[in-house]
Amino acid sequence: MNIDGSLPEPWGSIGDRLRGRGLRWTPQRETVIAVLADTVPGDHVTAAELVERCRARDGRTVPSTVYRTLDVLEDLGLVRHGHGADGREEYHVLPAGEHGHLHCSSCSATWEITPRQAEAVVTALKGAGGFEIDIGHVTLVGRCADCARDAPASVRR
Amino acid sequence: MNIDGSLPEPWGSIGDRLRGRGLRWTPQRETVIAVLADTVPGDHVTAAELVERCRARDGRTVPSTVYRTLDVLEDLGLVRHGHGADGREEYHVLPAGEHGHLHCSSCSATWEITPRQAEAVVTALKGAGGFEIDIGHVTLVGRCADCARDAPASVRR
DNA sequence: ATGCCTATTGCAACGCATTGCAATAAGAGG
DNA sequence: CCTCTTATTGCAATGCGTTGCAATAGGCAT
Repeated sequence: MNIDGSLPEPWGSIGDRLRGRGLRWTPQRETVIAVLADTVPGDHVTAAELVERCRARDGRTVPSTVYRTLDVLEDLGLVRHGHGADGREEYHVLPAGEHGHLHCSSCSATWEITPRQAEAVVTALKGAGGFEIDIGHVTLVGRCADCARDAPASVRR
Repeated sequence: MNIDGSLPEPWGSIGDRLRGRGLRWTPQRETVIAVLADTVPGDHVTAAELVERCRARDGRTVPSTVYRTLDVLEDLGLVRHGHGADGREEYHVLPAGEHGHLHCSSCSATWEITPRQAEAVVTALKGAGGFEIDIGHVTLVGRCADCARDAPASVRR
């Protein structure tokens, strides 16, 4: 937050953007925005984690309000939700560019997808039927190069 | 099921396979197997749907037992679980080959991934870092060729 | 400052999925 | 057929996420 107590953009102007759409600026939404403004841009957090952080700022925070606020912010393009390897929700704050994840079901590690990998996958699907994948929406599961080398043919989940 | 009341393979021999591993053949598992044997091989069903079908056969069926049985069957390779576009669990019965799904967030349709698309994605990731994707584990979300043509640049979720 | 319209909230209930634990029952061995 | 080991079950509780509804409260217009 800035020295005068205001939030850095784009968070500071959200009140106006909401009102401009006939929506409202409420204390509950202010709490969610404050939490989001505290996260590293491009970072990702689970929905449950965001609820928890809101409760830390305001003990009266109720989950459904947070989830609904996140929906609204998603419409404004300020966050994007996706699903982790286990299907749970996670939010990308201020998403920029192709941002996604790979999860190795063998060693349980998760990585960011590199621009090169994203490009490769997007192009592959685009070329084979024209599907435009939103690579950030789901975590791609499989085995990393290391694990694949160690146990080439075993069955996994 | 066969005319003598037995189940077609591989379902009929599951009791033996379980016992061979030191596991047990129980009435509850029999119910789950009967339900699975009734589904089209290669088909996919949500976990909740399977629980429901089990309840139809045996009203005393309890969810946790079904989920645990599915875990065991997954170890045997008879089913594979994945996550739909909304993150919910879905099971592929008797999975064969690369089997996955694409979901269009614009028109909400879902398709099977074609062998050609699967091949393209697998190869793309393999080539860009060596990651071996399990393409059946998650439903890939994005926009189908038709929707992409209609609204090329809009923001979606 | 007041009133009105309706977006938003809080609550309660529901659905899906998982987990710990004590009681039950497979099934192998004698 | 009986015993013993322990895999499995059922239950209850927990966590995540969504939804319907009545009450509340933004905020625009007067």
